[in-house]
Amino acid sequence: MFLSPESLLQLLQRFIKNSIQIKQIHSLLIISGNLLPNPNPNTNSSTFKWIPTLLYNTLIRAYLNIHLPHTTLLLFTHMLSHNIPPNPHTFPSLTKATVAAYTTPSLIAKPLYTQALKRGVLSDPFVQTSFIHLYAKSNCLSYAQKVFDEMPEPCLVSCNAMLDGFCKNGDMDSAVSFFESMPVRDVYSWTTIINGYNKRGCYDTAIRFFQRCLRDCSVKANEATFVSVLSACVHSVTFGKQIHGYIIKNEDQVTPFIGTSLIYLYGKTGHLDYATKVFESMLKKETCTWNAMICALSSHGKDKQALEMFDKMKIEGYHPNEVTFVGILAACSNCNLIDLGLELFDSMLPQFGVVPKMEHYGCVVDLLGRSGFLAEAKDFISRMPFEADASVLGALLGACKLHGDIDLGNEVAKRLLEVDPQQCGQYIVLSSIYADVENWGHAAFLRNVMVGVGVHKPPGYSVVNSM
DNA sequence: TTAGGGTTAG
Repeated sequence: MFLSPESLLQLLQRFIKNSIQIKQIHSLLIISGNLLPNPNPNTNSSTFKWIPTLLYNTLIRAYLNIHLPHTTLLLFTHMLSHNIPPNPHTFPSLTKATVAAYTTPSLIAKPLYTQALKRGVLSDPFVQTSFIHLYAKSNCLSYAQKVFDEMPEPCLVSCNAMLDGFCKNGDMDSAVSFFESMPVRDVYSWTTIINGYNKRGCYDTAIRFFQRCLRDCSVKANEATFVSVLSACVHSVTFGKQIHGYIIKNEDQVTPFIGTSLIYLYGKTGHLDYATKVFESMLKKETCTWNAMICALSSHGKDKQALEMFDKMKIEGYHPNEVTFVGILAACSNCNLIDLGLELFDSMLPQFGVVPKMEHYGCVVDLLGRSGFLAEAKDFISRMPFEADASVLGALLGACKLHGDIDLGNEVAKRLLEVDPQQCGQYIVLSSIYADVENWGHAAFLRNVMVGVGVHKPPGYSVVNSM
């Protein structure tokens, strides 16, 4: 069966979000030689000449859609090595893939920008906005600003990307003056500034911007706006309830994200009854909705119910993710369900495809340590596939304090000193271990070490309460 | 050429 490049392209566009089909079409494209430059330049019509670029761009976007950003970037290197010229449409997918694939995207951002410069596509507003976004995510705010300043007439989308850049880098002074100077604002602008203040912990300011947003008749708050403002309401649940009322009155339905935010809000503010009501009334749920409910139950001491919720979510066909496991491992820890906790931890990767991260290891150390299995916890840490950080060591140190194991506590403390000398709280826990057994000399010594490395006990911090 | 840019859950 012969499939023309045009028909393969159509197939790809049709199945651009379907993992299996994308890989099958990719194979067909490789076998048919369509990802290579046209061997006969005489047949190059203007349309045909662009087909390999179009195919690569579509394939690059397809792999991004199915959450394989490394493959997207790899395809770009194939594209270059086969001398298929990228065009302005190529780069936005690449910048997105870079953000998705790397925790420090700056390593890729600069060479990618050089490629865009070399290909002469940097005057395209889509490409410019993409790089503003990428540089902002790479902690290269000055580069983002430079790209923005080079735009002769920045559009609203570019302004929003720049605004988000200021917010993401914590520069709220620049963000707010930029926001106030914008000639036009849309729901993205408002949500971005609200979220920016939120992330800095300036919840009251975030709420004030939301109120201003509601007064702006040209803008209608959307799901993202509500999600942002609801997380600002942890200190003013009354306002959160008002927003909840506003949502019920003005929105067609409580979406999975809005519902999740409401459950977290009510869970964090001690309104488990409201959280449950929201959860039960939601027509459409997501994994995150179940996570929120599991956390809400667990934080109210209803760990057994949280674990039942985990079973229920599986029965209803939801796929647990890494957040789910943090919640249920913590619930096991609270109930001293060691066997179940270890069994769940062991099932993460083989059964659910969730790779255990630092926080999951921390949960297991807490689980073992709290019940007095200190040697097992220590052994568990030694078998970790990466170096334990201060949170994991801190969990073990807390357990040493709980069970009065000074020798192990001392050993862990030494490692903590190496890993994170600025972790003030951990030193305080440590010094309280010695204080508990009236080993005041050691306690005094450690306090001196803290002062030596510039760590100060925060005023009003109580060792007893911290435990 | 018609594939591409900005906001949201722990």
